[in-house]
Formats: sequence, C-alpha cells, structure tokens
Amino acid sequence: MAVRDTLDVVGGKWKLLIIIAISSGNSRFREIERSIPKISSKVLADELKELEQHDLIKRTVYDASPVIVEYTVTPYSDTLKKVVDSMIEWGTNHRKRIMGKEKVKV
Amino acid sequence: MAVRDTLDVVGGKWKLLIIIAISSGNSRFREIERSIPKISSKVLADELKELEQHDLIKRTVYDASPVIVEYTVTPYSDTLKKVVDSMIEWGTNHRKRIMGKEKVKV
DNA sequence: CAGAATCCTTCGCGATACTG
DNA sequence: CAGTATCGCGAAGGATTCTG
Repeated sequence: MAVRDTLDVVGGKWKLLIIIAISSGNSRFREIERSIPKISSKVLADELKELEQHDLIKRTVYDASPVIVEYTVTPYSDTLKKVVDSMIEWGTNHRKRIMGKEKVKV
Repeated sequence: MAVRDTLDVVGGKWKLLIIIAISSGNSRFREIERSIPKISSKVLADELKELEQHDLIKRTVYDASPVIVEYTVTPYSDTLKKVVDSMIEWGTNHRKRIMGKEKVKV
C-alpha cells in the first residue's frame, strides 16, 4: 500500500517537522534543534542522516574554523509539499474543532 | 505547530491504514484485521478506540446473537481525504523513483 | 558549533491465550 | 465473532558527556 511507503519514509515523530524547519530557513544544526521543541541532538542527528539518505535534505560542509555545516532541502523534498500542506490545513482545522467542542462536550 | 497536531491524531503506524481499510468497505472487526497485514487484534482494538474518541470512526453494535459490531468512517474523517490522497500519491511516486533509480525526475 | 558515544527509560507494538 | 488479558521484546526516544 502506497500510504505505507510514505509512512516508512516520512512517518514517525520528527521527520516532517525537520523538513519544515529546514525549509523555513533554519540551516544550521543548532538552529534546527532550537526551532523544534523537545528534540534532542541525538535524535536530530539520526533523523538528518535518514532524510539525507532519502534525498530529502542535503548536507554541505564548509571548510571554515570552526567548521560550518548547512542543511538545505532538496528539490525532491518539494514533492512533499502537498502532504505537508494538507497536514497543516487539517491540523489547523482540527484544533479549531477541538477548541469549539470543549465548552460543550463533557 | 499544526503538523504536530495532525501527527498526534493520525500519526503512528496504523491509524491511517485503518481509516483507509474501513472506508474501503471493511466494517467488521475481523475484516479490518484481515485487510491490514501484520496488525494484531490488540493493536487494532486499541487504535479503533482512539479513532472513535477522535470522531474519525463510528462503532455500532447490533443486538444479534452473536453480537454484530460495525465500524464506519464518520463525515469528519472525510476531511482527511486530502492528507490520505497526497500520501498515496507521494508514496506511489516515491516507489517508482526508488525502482527507477533517478529515472523519475522531479 | 556539530555532532558522536554511551547509557538508560519509555512504550508502541507484537505473540499468545482466553472470554462472552 | 469481537474483542480482553498478559507478558514482554525491541526500538524509538531521552539525558549526559565528550570530542574536533
């Protein structure tokens, strides 16, 4: 099933959030880490590797001192736009729905 | 973040697959279980409860002997259509890309 | 800063058996 | 059939420390 394939690549707790963070302008490791609440550096490092293997992000090392590493999204990750946008839309709407309900529901 | 809200509700390994299974015409517990490879009855039971709490599926008990229980998707679950469709589309394309190794261009 | 290494905890998920 | 009850593994995730 196709949905399963998608979940295998961008499922889990962090991957889409990381892609969003990078595409929002956070390119440095610490920037990404700070922009995602509650993520640890170990988890971030692990996830970045997987995303790079799937060609969804690109890691570039600049030979400075100290060394500078930049993460950017790849053109391929743009194909996830529909997925991300639909999830943003649904989540936004769902939050409104929950908010409106709690004053009526027990 | 909105995506996080969406992941909290339909994230994880099974929830979207269950919704798809039910909306595809599987309404009985064992039908759903059989239509989703590798899922166990415990996991299915747990997930069904959560989905019902989020008003994404409806559980109806018919007083027969033996008792008949039917699961159906709710109108609210239709709002997930965009999410599901975009994931099906992406997963399908991604599989082609993996198979063709570079043949499928973005 | 950008991670690697290590250790530890949580719990999602699974296998099996059993009940009404 | 439609679940529940246990038991428990393994992996995801977390905390801390350390290195270049």
